[in-house]
Amino acid sequence: MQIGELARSTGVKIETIRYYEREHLLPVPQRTDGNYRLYTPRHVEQLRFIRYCRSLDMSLEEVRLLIEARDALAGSCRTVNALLDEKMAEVDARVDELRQLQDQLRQLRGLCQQPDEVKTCGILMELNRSAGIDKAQI
Amino acid sequence: MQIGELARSTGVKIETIRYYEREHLLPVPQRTDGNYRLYTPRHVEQLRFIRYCRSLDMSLEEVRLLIEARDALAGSCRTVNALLDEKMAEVDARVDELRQLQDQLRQLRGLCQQPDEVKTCGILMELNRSAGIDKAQI
DNA sequence: CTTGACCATGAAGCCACTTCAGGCTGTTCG
DNA sequence: CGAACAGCCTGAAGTGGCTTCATGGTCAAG
Ligand SMILES: [Zn+2]
Ligand SMILES: [Zn+2]
Ligand SMILES: [Zn+2]
Ligand SMILES: [Zn+2]
Repeated sequence: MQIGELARSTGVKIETIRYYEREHLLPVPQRTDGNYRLYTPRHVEQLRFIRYCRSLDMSLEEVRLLIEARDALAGSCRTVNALLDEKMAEVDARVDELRQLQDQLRQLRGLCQQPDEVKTCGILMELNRSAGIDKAQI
Repeated sequence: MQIGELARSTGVKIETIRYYEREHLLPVPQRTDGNYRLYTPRHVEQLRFIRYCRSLDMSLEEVRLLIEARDALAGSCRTVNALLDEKMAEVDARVDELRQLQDQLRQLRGLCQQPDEVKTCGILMELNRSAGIDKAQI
């Protein structure tokens, strides 16, 4: 199968596929006489694996580690567990951050109920205040 | 005050300050005879404003809009409200995404309680399964 | 034999910075 | 006066994970 079909059957853009190849995440495919890339079902699987890991917010570097672990013939999966634990901690932390952000944004938004003049807008006044700007001194 | 002191008093890296200048977010400062940048309290305020907006997850483009609105002598603050509403929607959506991610990660992590051999690791098996790879066919 | 779909490459763009290389400025100490 | 050292300057390139662009080759249908 050539690159267009691989792209269609996985929902991954052609350019992204070529990018993964450059990054050594996808095995180098064979070529036709006309220099077209030729993919096998193995490539489809590998590409799906990558995208599933990406959907779990793994970086490409982490995907590389997971592929390595997956293809290892022996050894412990401790690194895989550690990777997931770290990722979970990261996500938890990010959720906390975003929830604080939600509060801040809601509060700020509440300072201007209906669109008014910029000079008296509670939002802009608060933005300036939070930045430590006293209107009088400008 | 020169750039090092501005950096110290705002907690913003020197390179970032120069970057903001290149991006027209900070007014061009005067220079000494030795070509050193010379900042005023006005710059401190503007920089703090930018960083506060950034802490609210605004993009630099959005910060530019907010600065423009703030410095406008007249006009309605409707664009400011719209900007905040959009940002809140974005954050809400992202939180939902991350919560689903948390569930997925927790579930995946549960498949391997203690570090074992990679060949029998529930996590790696599930990663392959989710990517549609049947071990038998490899 | 031309049209049009498909594919190729390398370079550049995106965001918000950070890092690096190589060189000037300005103060202080001997 | 000279050397050491902190501080500043510029322009270019790197980061991640792609996307977009410019330009040109390949191949089947009509
Ligand atoms: Zn390599
Ligand atoms: Zn308002
Ligand atoms: Zn400009
Ligand atoms: Zn395991």
